This record gives sequence, structure tokens and C-alpha cells, in this order.
Amino acid sequence: MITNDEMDATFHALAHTTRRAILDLVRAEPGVTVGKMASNFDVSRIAVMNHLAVLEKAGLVISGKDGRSRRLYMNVMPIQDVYDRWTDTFSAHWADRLSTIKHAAEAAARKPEEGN
Amino acid sequence: MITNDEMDATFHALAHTTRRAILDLVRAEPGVTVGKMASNFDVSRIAVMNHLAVLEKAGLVISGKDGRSRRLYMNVMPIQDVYDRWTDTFSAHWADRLSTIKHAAEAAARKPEEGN
DNA sequence: TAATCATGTAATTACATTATTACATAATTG
DNA sequence: CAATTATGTAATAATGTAATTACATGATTA
Repeated sequence: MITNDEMDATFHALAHTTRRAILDLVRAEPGVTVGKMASNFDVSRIAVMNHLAVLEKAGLVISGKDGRSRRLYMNVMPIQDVYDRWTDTFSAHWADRLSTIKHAAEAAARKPEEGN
Repeated sequence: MITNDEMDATFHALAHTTRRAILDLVRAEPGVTVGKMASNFDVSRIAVMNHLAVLEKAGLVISGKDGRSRRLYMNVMPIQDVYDRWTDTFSAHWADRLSTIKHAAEAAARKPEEGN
């Protein structure tokens, strides 16, 4: 069972455009090196390495040394875990989402509800 | 089409245990008030209001005044949008996740690859 | 082995996040 | 209308994030 801390780390890692772009590129090119990855972005190599550290902490990226290079690989398991958890939590609600939006939209105009 | 900024906001909003708990409670009790919501947590009402502001900014919570209370409602649309986007991005990869994990696990021990 | 190449570490800076307490506003009720 | 209730705002403090430049380490190759 995925923990709250793991979910925090996974969502935080995904909450930055650059990190999502990094993840896309790792997925597209498994084994890509740190330097080649950094060359895709306008920010410094160090900034990209910091982002990689965040992604590794969340378990979304796995890496290993290969000579003087470090090769990067994606690990979808944290996303899978989050997906499984949130599907359970919200799947029933998703089916009813239109009525929920309607409900919310009318909130400001409604009379007070009883029993709350 | 969901923008990068919207995804940033949605993931950031979900990247805190308290905010996910708030979302769970709003879902369980649509129309719950701010004060009643705050009573569920150990942190101050103001802290909960700050979290609510983050959730509203991401569009995950919608609220409306009802007398001197503010009633809270969940909006699953941002989650649905993120889900749709990431299903497109990763669905093929998920199917192959076991081989990817194996690939990554062997990374440190492998010989250099050609052509990179 | 000296030069080069790829990555890693340290120090620093600017800004954002998360929380607090104290006070202000606005609606309800006795 | 005074007291209460519910929410909102302001000021502040501690911590975390995201980026930079400068330098260090460790592997390859001429």
C-alpha cells in the first residue's frame, strides 16, 4: 500500500513542467545520459540534476553509472500506484461528475441546507 | 487541452497529505463548511483556509457563500484532465512496465550501449 | 600521464510554501 | 442593537524549492 509520503513525493515530482518533460524524454530514450538530458533545456545542467534528484527520490527515475556517464531510466510504478489509489477513491465520483459540477455551480445561489 | 500551468497547479495541490484529506472530506460531504472542515485537522483554521485556496486555484474545489458560511464542493475535472493526458502519454508504457523495471535494475551492471 | 569529458558537490541567492497569532468584517440571534 | 458565530485579512517566521557560479572528483583517451 502506497504511503502518504510516497504520494507527496510523486505528486511533488510531477508538479513541475521541466520534470514532466524530463520524464517524457527518459521514457522516449531509456538509458539517456545526464548531460544529453540537460542539453534539451535552457536551464543549467545543475538545475536539471536537481530535478533528477527529485524524480529519483520519488522513484520515478532510476539511474546507474556507466563509465563516466550516468544513464537514466523511467520507473512507472509510482504513477501506477497513485493511479490505482485514486481510481479506487474517485472512480464512482467521476461517473457522477457532471451532476457534481452542476451542484457546485449553483452553490452560491442556494438556500441553506438542513442538518449541517 | 490542459496547459502545463494547470497541470503544475493540479499536481502541486495534490502534493500535500492535508490537501488530499480535505479533498476526500469534501467528496464525502458536499457542501461542508470551512469551519467544519477545519475541525477535522490539528492545524489552525487559517492553515486549512490556505490549503483550500491552493485547491481552489487548481480548480479542484469550488465554493460559494451561504449566509455567513462558505460551502465547499469538489470538482473532479482537473483530475479527469490530468488522467486523460497521462493515460495517452503512458498507457503504452504501462503495458510494458515489467520489462522497463528489469531494464533499469540491470543498468548499473551493463556494458555501455552503442550509438548514444 | 596530461588533457579532456561527464558527473558531482558546495555555497549562495531569490522566491515560494506552510504555518502561526492577532485583528477585521459580515451574518445571525437573543 | 449587542453578543455570538463564521469567515477573511495582515503580519510574521521557519522551512523548502529552484536556480546560479565555481570548484572537485573520477573515467577515458591521445
